[in-house]
Amino acid sequence: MYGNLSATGVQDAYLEQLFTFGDPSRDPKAHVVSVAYMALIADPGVVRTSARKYTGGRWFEVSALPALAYDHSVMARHALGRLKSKLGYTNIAYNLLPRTFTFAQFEELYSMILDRPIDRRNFRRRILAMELLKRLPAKRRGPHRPAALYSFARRSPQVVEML
Amino acid sequence: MYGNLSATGVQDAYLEQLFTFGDPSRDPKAHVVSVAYMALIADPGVVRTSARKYTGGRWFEVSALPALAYDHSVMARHALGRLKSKLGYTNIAYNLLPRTFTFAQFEELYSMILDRPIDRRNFRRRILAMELLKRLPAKRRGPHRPAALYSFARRSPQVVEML
DNA sequence: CCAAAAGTGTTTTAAATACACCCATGC
DNA sequence: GCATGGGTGTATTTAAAACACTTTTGG
Repeated sequence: MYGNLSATGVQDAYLEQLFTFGDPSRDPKAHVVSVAYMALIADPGVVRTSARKYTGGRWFEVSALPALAYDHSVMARHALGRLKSKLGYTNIAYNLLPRTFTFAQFEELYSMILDRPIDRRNFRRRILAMELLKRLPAKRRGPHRPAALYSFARRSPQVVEML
Repeated sequence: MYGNLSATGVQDAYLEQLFTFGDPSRDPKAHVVSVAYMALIADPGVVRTSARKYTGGRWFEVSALPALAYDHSVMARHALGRLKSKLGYTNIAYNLLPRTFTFAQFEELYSMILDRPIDRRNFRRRILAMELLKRLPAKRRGPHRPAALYSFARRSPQVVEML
C-alpha cells in the first residue's frame, strides 16, 4: 500500500499497517482507536506540511527519540520491530534506497537497521545468490575505486527468505 | 491478550490482533472499520451464544470454509497465515493443546496446521533440545504402548526460534 | 605513491535432512 | 502372538560462520 502523509508532506510512501491501539485508557480525554502505520521513504527530504497542528515537525534518530504523546513510543517500537523482521524475509528494503545503489549502501542499510555488524563476504554471497538485486552495467565514480551499481530485481512487495 | 467471544460462547481464549480492515468499499451499506482478531482454543466444544444474530453458528474445517460475508474470508486467510508463521518462532501452540499431551499430539498439531508431513525423529530432536516442553513423569495409558506426557515449559507467550 | 573504499575464496563448524527398525502394551 | 502406535541413532548433505588480502581509483 502506498499513500501520502499530510502531516509531513511525504508523498507516495510505502505504508504498512502495524497495529490498532484501542485501549480505552490510552487517551484520558476520550476513547480513541488509532490504526498505526509505518511509512518507508528512501530520502527523508524536508518536512513540509500545510497542517497547522504539525508545523515544527522534525526527523529524529530512532535511537534518540524524544518523549512522545500517548502510546506513540510503543508505536515507534512496533515499527522498528516490524522493519527489522521484514528485512529478513522480504524485499521491503527497496523502499529505503534510491533506484540504484552500491552494494555497500545496501549492506550499510541492513547493518544500520539490524544494529549489528555484517560480514561483507558472506552477506554478499547470499544476497547475490538469491537474485534479489540486478547488477547494472554502470558504475558509480568517485574518489576511490568505482563501485558497481545495483537495483532491486522487483520494486514491489515480495517475500524472499533472506537472513 | 485473552478474552471472551460473546458470539460463540468461547471463554478466556488467546486473542491475537490480525489486521484492521477499513476499505470504504468493503461494506456497501456503510463505511465500517473492522479490527480482526484470531482466537485460539484447545477444545472447540459447543458453540453457544446468547446473541440472537449468531444462533446456528458452527465450526468448519479451514480447508472447507463456506462463502463468508464481506471480506471475512480474507480475514480467515490472514488468521491461518499468522498461525502458521507464529508456530515457527513462538510457543503459541500452547493455546491449542490441553495442559498435558503426548509428543504425537504435539507433532500432529504442527503437521496439520503447516499442512505438510513432519519427520518424527528430526522434529523430536529439535523440539526437545530447545526445552520448549517439559516431560512429565506420568504416561498416558491406552490400548498400545504408553506414551510419555508433556506440557509446555511456559504457558505464556514467548518467542523461541523453532522451525 | 598513498589513502580509501571495492571486491573476492577457502576452511571450519553447525544444522538440516534422509532414512528404518525395535519396543511396549492391550486384547 | 499380533496389531498398533511409541520411541530411538547415524550418515549425508547443505548452509552458516569465520576469516584477510588484493584491486582500483583520484588526488
